[in-house]
Amino acid sequence: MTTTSIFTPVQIGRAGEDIALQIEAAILEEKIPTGERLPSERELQAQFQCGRGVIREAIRALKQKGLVEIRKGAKGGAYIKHIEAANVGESLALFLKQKQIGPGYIAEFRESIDRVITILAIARADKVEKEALVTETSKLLQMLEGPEVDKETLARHDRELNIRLAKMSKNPIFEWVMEAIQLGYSSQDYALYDQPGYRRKTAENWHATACRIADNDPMKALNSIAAHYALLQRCIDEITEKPENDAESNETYA
Amino acid sequence: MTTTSIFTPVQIGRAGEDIALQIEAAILEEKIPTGERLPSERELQAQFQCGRGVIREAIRALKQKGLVEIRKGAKGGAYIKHIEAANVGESLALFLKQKQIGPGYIAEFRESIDRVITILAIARADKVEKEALVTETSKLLQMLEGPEVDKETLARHDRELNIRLAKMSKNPIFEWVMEAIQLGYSSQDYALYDQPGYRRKTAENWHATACRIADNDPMKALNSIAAHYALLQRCIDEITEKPENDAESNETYA
DNA sequence: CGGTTAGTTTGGTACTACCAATTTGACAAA
DNA sequence: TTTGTCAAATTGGTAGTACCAAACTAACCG
Repeated sequence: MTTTSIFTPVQIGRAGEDIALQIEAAILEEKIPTGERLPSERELQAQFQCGRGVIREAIRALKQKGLVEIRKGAKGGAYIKHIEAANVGESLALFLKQKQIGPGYIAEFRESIDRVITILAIARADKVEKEALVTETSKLLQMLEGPEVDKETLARHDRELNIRLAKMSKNPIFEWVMEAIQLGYSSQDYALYDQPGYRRKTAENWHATACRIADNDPMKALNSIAAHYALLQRCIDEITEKPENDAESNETYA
Repeated sequence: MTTTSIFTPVQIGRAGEDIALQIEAAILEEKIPTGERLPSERELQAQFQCGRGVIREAIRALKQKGLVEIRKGAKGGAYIKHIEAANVGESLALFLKQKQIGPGYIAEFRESIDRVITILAIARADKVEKEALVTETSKLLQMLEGPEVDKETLARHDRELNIRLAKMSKNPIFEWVMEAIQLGYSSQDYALYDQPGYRRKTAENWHATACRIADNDPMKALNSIAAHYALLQRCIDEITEKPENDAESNETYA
């Protein structure tokens, strides 16, 4: 009778969960197209026959999952949006942080991913992309020539190189994994750019890898990658041998 | 003893976000140890000087992130818990689902992960673990002998084998990635168990892989893995009989 | 001693009221 | 007509109250 009744009222416990699941399902089944918005909280409250707080909590859950973006004011509401890698990356970051996963494990994982990505990139990326990668690595080298070398800039450039390479694999999952790792736990990577000796070696290694990718030489490219992570591992070992930091301290909770 | 709270009241907009971040930070810095619980909603309401709804939404966000587990009743509340792979896996599943990632990409990613895991497992797992893996794959074969072959049971067993193998890599990240993939998008794997012809081949392949891992023969183990995914790819191709599977994905993720 | 029951704690829900941000549109001024 | 301004409507954000439901506690009764 009404076109607005794709949702059904709830009567049992955990209404909030149920509502969130219903809306989520509606979004994933594309009953509400991306870019459109959900009914307002007060409308949903009427449709679900529940309090507004429940609706708010449900929408909040969707927001946290990255399914919707919430805007205020007239014409505001919960707009369905594309999920970004950042959302999953954040979850991954939390996971790694709470599990106290050491940098060695991260490096090992990253190396394995990098190796596969490199092989795929050589096989699938076109000449333009490969040459662009070489150009970008050259820029990284040139940055080191300049007098003032900003560590943040170097790290950002390094991240962008990783993402660019991942895109060249033509498999979106690798691209996502790379973005998630970058977002989640790339801090130990910056360590490579802390010490001037490693800094240059790392940049040169990036350039060498890019050139070997452009030359369609997978074996040598893998050698470069291995060298990169050997460098990183050495760096990690040196850092973790340093004295204890102040990580554990005041536990003043009642 | 309401003297020194580790939380500070907020006055600007987005109080809910702010509170959630404060509590999350407190949890991650282990100011509240795992297993303990946050103050009750009403206490937090007093500490933060805000409405209870705000507190509820903040705690709800933490629950969605998997940081806390909420229990009702006296002695209830938000208990800090360990993040499980399921939380991240759910995010990944949403991501894959909304991005419409095809099974071919998933299979490719899984194969690359499987290869690395296998190498690591051969190098790091002890003899007991390897033999247990062989035993489990034998069970899978025996299942096929029986008359009633429940597809769900086979699939579950297959999942457990994957997780077991991932654990043997001794790198928790691979273990997590495997769990996430299993949770997120393992449905096309079941396709292998749909058709009787593939069913037996897959089980035999699992057994062969396990034996070669137990024999510490990485090259042959990798061959088995490759065979497994060749089988899977063939199955996928048969199912999606109209594949114009070239990269139409150039505009889906930007 | 053991089972039952009442009370307390705490999350779950409903409802109301008001604030803040944003869009829309009416209306006045140039 | 065009443009600037302001009021109204829409909608999320917050505060507060009240009550229900679940779960633990402890007193009470057999």
